[in-house]
Amino acid sequence: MNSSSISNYINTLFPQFEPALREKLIEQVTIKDFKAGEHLMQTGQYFRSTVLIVEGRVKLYREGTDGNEFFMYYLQPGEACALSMICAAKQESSKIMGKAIEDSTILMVPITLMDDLMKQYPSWYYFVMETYRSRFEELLLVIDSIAFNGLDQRLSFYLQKQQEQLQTNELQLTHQEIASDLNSSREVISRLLKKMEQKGEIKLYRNFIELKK
Amino acid sequence: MNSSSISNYINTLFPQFEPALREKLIEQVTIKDFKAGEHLMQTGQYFRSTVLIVEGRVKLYREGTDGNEFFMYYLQPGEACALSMICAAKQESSKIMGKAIEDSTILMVPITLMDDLMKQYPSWYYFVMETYRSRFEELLLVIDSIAFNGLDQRLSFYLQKQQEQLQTNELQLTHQEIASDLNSSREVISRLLKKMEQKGEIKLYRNFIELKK
DNA sequence: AAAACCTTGTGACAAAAGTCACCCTAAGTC
DNA sequence: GACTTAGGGTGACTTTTGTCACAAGGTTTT
Repeated sequence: MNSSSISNYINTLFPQFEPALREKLIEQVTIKDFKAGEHLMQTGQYFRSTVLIVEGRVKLYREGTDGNEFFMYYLQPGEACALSMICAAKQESSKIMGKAIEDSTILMVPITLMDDLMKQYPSWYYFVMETYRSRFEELLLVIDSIAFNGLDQRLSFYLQKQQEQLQTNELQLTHQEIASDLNSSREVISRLLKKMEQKGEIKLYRNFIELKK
Repeated sequence: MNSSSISNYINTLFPQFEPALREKLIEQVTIKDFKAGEHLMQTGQYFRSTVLIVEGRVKLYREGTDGNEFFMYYLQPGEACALSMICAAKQESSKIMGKAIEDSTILMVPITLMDDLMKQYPSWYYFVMETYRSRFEELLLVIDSIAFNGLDQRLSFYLQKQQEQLQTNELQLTHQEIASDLNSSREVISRLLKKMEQKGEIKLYRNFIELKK
């Protein structure tokens, strides 16, 4: 499966990269599979590679000191983990946790390659910059939602993000999962969801939630 | 004052830049002064330059939809505004607000220069990467503090940050200022400060707070 | 000195969120 | 069919945070 699937992934997911860059990556990256539910990166772990997602879907969490997990955003095929770039560049340890929610595949670009790629390939440089930019903005949105909004609005925002990401109106989520993603408790989420149902915004079922509109 | 003070700032605050880069910057940057209290950047404004702080101190806020301001972090001489780099690179608008809390001076590096600088000067490239990295980490700490902690711990964290930044144990802050930085209300902050005083962690005076330890 | 204003303190109350206890029901297992 | 488990509903209560009203000292203005 190896080199042929690697070139397949790179050519289809990163068409904006110039051919020479794609060839270089195909030579140098390693590929790794994760089963749904597995952790890709642990808080405190050191990166030796920059991570590109090519298959599946990964949830990124910030971990609190007491074991809490706070959901920040999704990574999907064609995207890179911004922190793995930053940390890899500086050999620092990761402060976040990534979990595969589907069977997922990543490509790992050795950090030793980063400086060269940045200098030689404008399309890589732009890709990296765009990754930083979009993740930075994403973090700012996360800050907005917890700094300015109550739990009810955060819940709406959360459901909306799920909908956009998973491209479906029927979210397969338990109240417990939502609660821990938002660092709240199940009862509170259940009550807020009930309110949203009464307003006609959603419809609740066992194990899934249907979003109206 | 112009070109001589510019070269002065660049040579003293950015000694890690190679000489050729310093010369190039000295030729190309423009300098701008702000009085204490003035706004450097407004939410929604477009950047045409990357901003380097060379004098004074700037507070960066995230702005909420209803006019709230949420304090994120400080910028001080020798540091760059990460968002101005990102937005300048992509010609996007700023979503944050910067306020000078002392009389401040900034250098503005035209965005048209950015790509060249990144390619030609490794020290610039590392400076930019380090700026992204440190601001990213800063944002993650901000998220930690609001996602996992109560207002009491956020207040402690806030006072500690002020102490580190301003290098003093006597913080000249009113309860009202703290409250709006933390997006809370004055009475609540007053009460929490009283509790901290009773625990002996701080001592309260009119218009300033003394930190013990 | 009087007036106006700013900073802080405080009690009473309201709203939001977290916790505890317990229930019911659907789905799966033996 | 009996049993177990996971998901969800609900009421009562507590804690945290926000809001309102008002008082008491300072400081500045006039």
